[in-house]
Amino acid sequence: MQFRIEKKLKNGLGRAGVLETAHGVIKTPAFVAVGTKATVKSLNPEQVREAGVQVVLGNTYHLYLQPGDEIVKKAGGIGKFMNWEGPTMTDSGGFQVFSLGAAYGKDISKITKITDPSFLIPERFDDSDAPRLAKIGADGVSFKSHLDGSIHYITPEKSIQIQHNLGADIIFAFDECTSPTEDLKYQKEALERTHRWAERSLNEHKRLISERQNILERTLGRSDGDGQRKFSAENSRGESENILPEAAVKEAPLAGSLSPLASGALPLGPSACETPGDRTSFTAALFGIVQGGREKELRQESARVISSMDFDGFGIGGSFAKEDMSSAVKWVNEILPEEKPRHLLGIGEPEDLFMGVENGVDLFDCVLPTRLGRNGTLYTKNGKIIITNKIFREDFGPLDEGCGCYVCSVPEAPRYSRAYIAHLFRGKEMLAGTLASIHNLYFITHLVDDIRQSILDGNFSEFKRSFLEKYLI
RNA sequence: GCGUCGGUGGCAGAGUGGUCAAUUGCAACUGACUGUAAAUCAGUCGCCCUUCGGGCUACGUAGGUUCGAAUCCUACCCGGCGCA
Repeated sequence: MQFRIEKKLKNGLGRAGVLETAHGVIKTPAFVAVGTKATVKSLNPEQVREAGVQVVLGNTYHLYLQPGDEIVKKAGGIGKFMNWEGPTMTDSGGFQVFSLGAAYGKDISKITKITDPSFLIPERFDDSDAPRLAKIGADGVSFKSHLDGSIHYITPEKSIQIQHNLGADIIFAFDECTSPTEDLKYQKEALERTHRWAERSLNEHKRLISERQNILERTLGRSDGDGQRKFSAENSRGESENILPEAAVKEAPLAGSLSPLASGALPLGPSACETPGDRTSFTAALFGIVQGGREKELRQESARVISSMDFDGFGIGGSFAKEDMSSAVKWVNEILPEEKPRHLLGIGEPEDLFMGVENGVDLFDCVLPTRLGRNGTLYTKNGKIIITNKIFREDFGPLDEGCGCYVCSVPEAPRYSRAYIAHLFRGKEMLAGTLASIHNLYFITHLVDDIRQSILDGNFSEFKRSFLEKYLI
């Protein structure tokens, strides 16, 4: 993986750049579509690509439980498995420590409005009143499967091992996404834990890479080029568990280095993924995750500690109060090394995207476009609409006037109207969620693309103002 | 015509003397959703008053019994089924 910055904002930390992976180029800032279980819900990869998505993010916890990371590995990695030819990422399962732990069964989410009375009241978590599916143990987290109740202990090492099996281009360190309702003492403990886990994640990542390199070198007798080709030709996949995946043999780039495959390759070109085995951990980049809640000192400390480690990039995690988000991101990005990419985890409302970019974020992922879509809320340039509202029953206009997505603008007149989409939702038709997700994904990915372009064109501020003044009615 | 069963809020369908403006589901209306436990969840859903709460009108229609009726009785109207 290689990252280079093309242009920076004059005021602020924002930048436009290019991130090259073994499976294609990501123009940043970029919006990453969430495909937790190796599928962007309700969409096939062609629809995802057509919506403008450059990267898809899967989830370690979910794929480990189902179908199992070994199966994904056998399939040739998450991209091959799900038929997504572009770059992929996997989250470490750190978010599930929160969503299935402190937040389980409660009205706490990734973003809390500070007006919420329960916010900032430190809760005592006795497990009797709210059973958790995730409990933090001595050196990892015990998960009780939400699928069948089975117990699984995930350590940082385990998370990295799973992620290597899943074979994404960018993977994340195992962290603890803390609840904003935890008190300062807990936040400190959790942060130290996340830092220890970061180091262990990194060590395991390096260990796995060198282990495979050793196997490679032994197998090849330290030869290069030619020998590799021979080896590659002589072995077909699946013969032995110890055999190296083919692309590893072909390329064998080190983590953090640029694969020759990537240079000049189109993001989704047919050559991006030639064989089932060509997706390996050799090309994986590991991102460390900064936590620290809403405390400036903790955020800054975390940024310093995590950036002192040899990560390829960084994630910014945590459950925020909406009001705290921009300052937290800024504190962190002022410290993180400029030359490495930063991913703001789980963030994705339009106003948040502007905020993130302005404060130096290169990558975003968020479930909102697809989840809101499936639940009947659609993005428009004039704000979100709930398509099942009465007023849209006979509205035969497009979801969003002027939108270029498949749903809104099939060549000329024919396209799906608000009335039709509303009808699909009322009828509980599957197509409703699909069309709504296509539209929302297109809206968000293109918004981020437009933000990127505005940086390149030097008119970010104007674009931000003109967009938000319409959007935030 | 006789017999029989039944008529409950937009629909389906509970309730069968007081705790019933009436369980529940659907529909309808509104809202929520930020590294997906989510094609999910929540609220409203007879009318009026300002929330607590109070008032009014309601369980086919009209009477009646009772302190009190959606619930019991009588007549009528309507529907299903059976027999003529």
